[in-house]
Amino acid sequence: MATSLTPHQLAEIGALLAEPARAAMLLALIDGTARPAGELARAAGVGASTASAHLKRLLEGGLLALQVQGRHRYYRLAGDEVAAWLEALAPPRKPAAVPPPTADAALRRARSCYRHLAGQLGVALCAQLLDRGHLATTSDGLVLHPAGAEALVAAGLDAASTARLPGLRGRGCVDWTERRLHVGGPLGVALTGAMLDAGWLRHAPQGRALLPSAEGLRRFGLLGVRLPG
Amino acid sequence: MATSLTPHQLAEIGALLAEPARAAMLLALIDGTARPAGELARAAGVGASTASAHLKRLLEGGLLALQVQGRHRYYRLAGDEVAAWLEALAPPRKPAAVPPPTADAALRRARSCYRHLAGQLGVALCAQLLDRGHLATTSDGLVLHPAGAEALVAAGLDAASTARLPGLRGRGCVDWTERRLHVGGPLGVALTGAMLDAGWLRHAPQGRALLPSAEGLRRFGLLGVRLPG
DNA sequence: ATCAACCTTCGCCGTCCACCGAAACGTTCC
DNA sequence: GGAACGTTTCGGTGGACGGCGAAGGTTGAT
Repeated sequence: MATSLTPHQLAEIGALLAEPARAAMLLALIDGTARPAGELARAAGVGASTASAHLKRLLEGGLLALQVQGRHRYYRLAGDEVAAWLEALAPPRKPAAVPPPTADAALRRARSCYRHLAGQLGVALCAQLLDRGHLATTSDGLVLHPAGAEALVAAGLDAASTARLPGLRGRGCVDWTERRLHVGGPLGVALTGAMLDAGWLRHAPQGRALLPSAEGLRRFGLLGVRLPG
Repeated sequence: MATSLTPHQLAEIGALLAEPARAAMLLALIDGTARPAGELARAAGVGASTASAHLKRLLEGGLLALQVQGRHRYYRLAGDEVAAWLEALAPPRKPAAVPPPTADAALRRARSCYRHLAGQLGVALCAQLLDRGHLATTSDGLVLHPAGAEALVAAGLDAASTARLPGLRGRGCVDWTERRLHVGGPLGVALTGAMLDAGWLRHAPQGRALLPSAEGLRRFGLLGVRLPG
């Protein structure tokens, strides 16, 4: 596959790591989070303009991936390969000590975001679906495999509405509090709707929080989805 | 143990990799060989003075180790950790395509070097003893464990003379043809002497070649030592 | 003792690049 | 529509460093 690395290619990777500011940014992202440019600038201890230049280089070097969302630009490691490199060089790593946005606990746990599920629950669901191969990232966005739909039905979602999910397009959406991906787009909206219909979740009387029912939490557990803590 | 790597430390490693000339040198050493400065300069495509400066930086950065031998200065990777880093970044690597010194086949296979065994056989023996934990590298040089002496006796060496080996100091000696370590110093001399006495090896009528007997090759095989090819 | 081989140190030049502040651009909120 | 915010682009300055050739030191050969 990848032919033996040339000295030039190895040097290019080295050069990207060679600046403390860039190294700090990469280490801040090693836990798989996606973070906006300003936050990475603070983590690296440099000005915004300097950070922007570094991020551009890391992006063009293929070490980072960019996701534009409103006026934020979220950066994350480009792939598992990159994460593996960094972990080989910097093995022991405590999970990110920074949950910067202060928010209501219920809101952090689960909320709606453009009518789809976000927060810890949404992030955990997305990660679990990806992990089991039920969800795939294509050039066209996120796609749910039929096997994934079957698993959802087995966990208790309505069969008829769930059957339509594999035809819908999902959009990876960076979570405001968790800095990780969850499922948005038409797929995310429909999936969340099915969960509301099944009574796994209900809207809080006011605000954007979504309240999982005890039964809902059990159903999520069947899918391997657990809330932290 | 090693506390989580700081951005500065990661950047330092990156900076050492960041120059194509240094990267080429490291890649040339990834197979575990030790090579003189001039050869590395040619491999990197730079002048001798430039190469010297690069090697100095790699040495001070802890990525390389130096072994002075006569008018040659042999550089090799500082440890398994460094090799692991490089392999993580540059996975597929063909074994070094360069056996530069042209020499008689018998001489390459086994010869005496300051009265100890060198050549492919000496290198293979040293590697095997290290691999099995029979030989240890201490700050004082190479030391044979009693268990190693027992293994040698089991393979057929004289018990009385072998028993004295763990008290002798060995010196790592870079092989002229193989560019790898073999056992020199008093330990190497005594070990080779025991093998000559046991008839595993005999001196060629002229020249420095050592000729292993058929029985000797079988005995080496008992120790896990095989010749390539 | 002299010479050649190997390697390092020194001095010089040119290039690359990290950093910041100011300004421009795009998005969101009021 | 305008203000506030997040981010990138531009311009300028200073330091770090890679490259080479020449000189110097050490080792081994004649």
